[in-house]
Amino acid sequence: MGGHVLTAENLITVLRQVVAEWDRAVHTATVIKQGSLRTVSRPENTQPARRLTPRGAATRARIVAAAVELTYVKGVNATTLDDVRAASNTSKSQLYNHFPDKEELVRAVVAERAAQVLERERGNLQRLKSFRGLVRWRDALVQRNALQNGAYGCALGSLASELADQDDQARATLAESFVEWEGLLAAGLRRMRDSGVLRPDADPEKLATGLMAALQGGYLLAETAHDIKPMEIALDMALDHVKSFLTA
Amino acid sequence: MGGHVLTAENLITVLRQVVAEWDRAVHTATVIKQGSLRTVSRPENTQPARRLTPRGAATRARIVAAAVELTYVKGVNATTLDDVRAASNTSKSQLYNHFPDKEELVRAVVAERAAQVLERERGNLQRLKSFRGLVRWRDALVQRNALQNGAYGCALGSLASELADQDDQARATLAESFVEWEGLLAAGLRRMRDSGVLRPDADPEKLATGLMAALQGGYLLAETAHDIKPMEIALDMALDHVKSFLTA
DNA sequence: CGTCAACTGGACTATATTGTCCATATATAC
DNA sequence: GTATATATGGACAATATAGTCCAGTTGACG
Repeated sequence: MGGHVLTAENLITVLRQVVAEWDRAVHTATVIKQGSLRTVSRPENTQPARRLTPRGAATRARIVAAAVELTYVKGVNATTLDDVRAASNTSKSQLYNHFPDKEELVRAVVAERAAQVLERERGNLQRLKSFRGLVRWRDALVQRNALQNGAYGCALGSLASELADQDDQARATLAESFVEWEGLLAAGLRRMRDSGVLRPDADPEKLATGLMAALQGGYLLAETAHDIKPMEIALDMALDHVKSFLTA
Repeated sequence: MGGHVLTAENLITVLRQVVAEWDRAVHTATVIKQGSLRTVSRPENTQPARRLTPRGAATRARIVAAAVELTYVKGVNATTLDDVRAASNTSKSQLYNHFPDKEELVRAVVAERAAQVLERERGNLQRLKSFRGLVRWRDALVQRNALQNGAYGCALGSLASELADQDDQARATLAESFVEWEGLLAAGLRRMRDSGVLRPDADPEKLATGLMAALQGGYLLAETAHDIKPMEIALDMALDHVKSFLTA
């Protein structure tokens, strides 16, 4: 204070001040420029009015597809927007054009994955009406997971585990998806009960929940062990449980 | 190049160069200073030789305990080192004194959580010898999880899901822990089989894996639905499966 | 075919988080 | 009790990542 000796500290401080002042000046200029460019005729409160052209829709789909892929392999938190940008061959501004922030992109990923899984499972389960059919369902899941030796786990379960305590909206969507998935199983089991394959005291909803839990637990153990055997054992347990309700 | 007009860009460039040069100079000075402070008598290749005094051990334990807590509630990726520092009432340098990086801290968390769960389960399972005992085990887990309405999931399962595809060493530790946990169940089931409670054709290992999968799947569904019912249903299915191997 | 809204690219800023450094304090061993 | 290794605190640097901005391009539609 009051010293006139130029020390390194002094100089650095001075330079910082200069730079900061510059910064402020430049910012002010930019702000003014922006303001002057804004057309006055456009009302400020109008919402963006997103009406996608085919090109925009394609870009959006490409972004979501890349994000679905990356988050499945790396996990949601380990996937950066830059990863997504690169993989989808787009740019930062496109991401923010289609999604207000990362959270919304993640929600789109959740919705897309849920749609994919449910469509697949609808195909596998809508004609389920025999125990043999349930075994085929089990085999298809095991085979699919064996391809990657159990890595990455369930497309929905891994999201659920990562997001459940972090984004309540995503959690709710996932919860609904599980309900719907179990519903597909339950419908098949109900058909089996109504046709006399299962005893009348079989509870389709509870059996479906049991199957889903075995599936999810199996996924997790397989992913951790890098071995699908626990998944097979878990599903076989659940199938045995269903079998115990077979007539005759 | 060759121009003598001082523009803002020029000035900024020059300043950046000056600052960079300074930086380099300061760094060199620091390095030299460090070098001169080093006692020559100490061999360079000696490893840090971490031999904790009681005080250090207490601090380390405090750090791990805080990290265990925070990662359980917020997830591993959402827990910052600054969170851990604040919660453990320590400082950055302490963290890095005890752990080379975040990854190692996470591994310590994994080890600690595994130790905690296994100790608890050892207490719950080491005297397991009847179906009643298995029901008590189930009830204890459900009650414990009901306290938080299913939130956060299993202390090990949630870690497994988050780390399995991200840190192979952590994954391996978790896999071993699951094996040990299942081993506790299997040992109890084997006692039941040997004492004639279970039929000779009961496979303790498979039954244990089934129980564990139902437990983990139940945790996940309960966490997602914010409702422990699916966990109860899943465990009851697994218990029914064990029951189907009871004699008489 | 011209106009304009919508889309695109990428440089840039802001911020959060990890990781480094060193002067000081403390405890353990001699 | 002194010496020395170890632990501590907090300021600091480096980096990674989210998010902003705008000039320029494209394509739909009159």
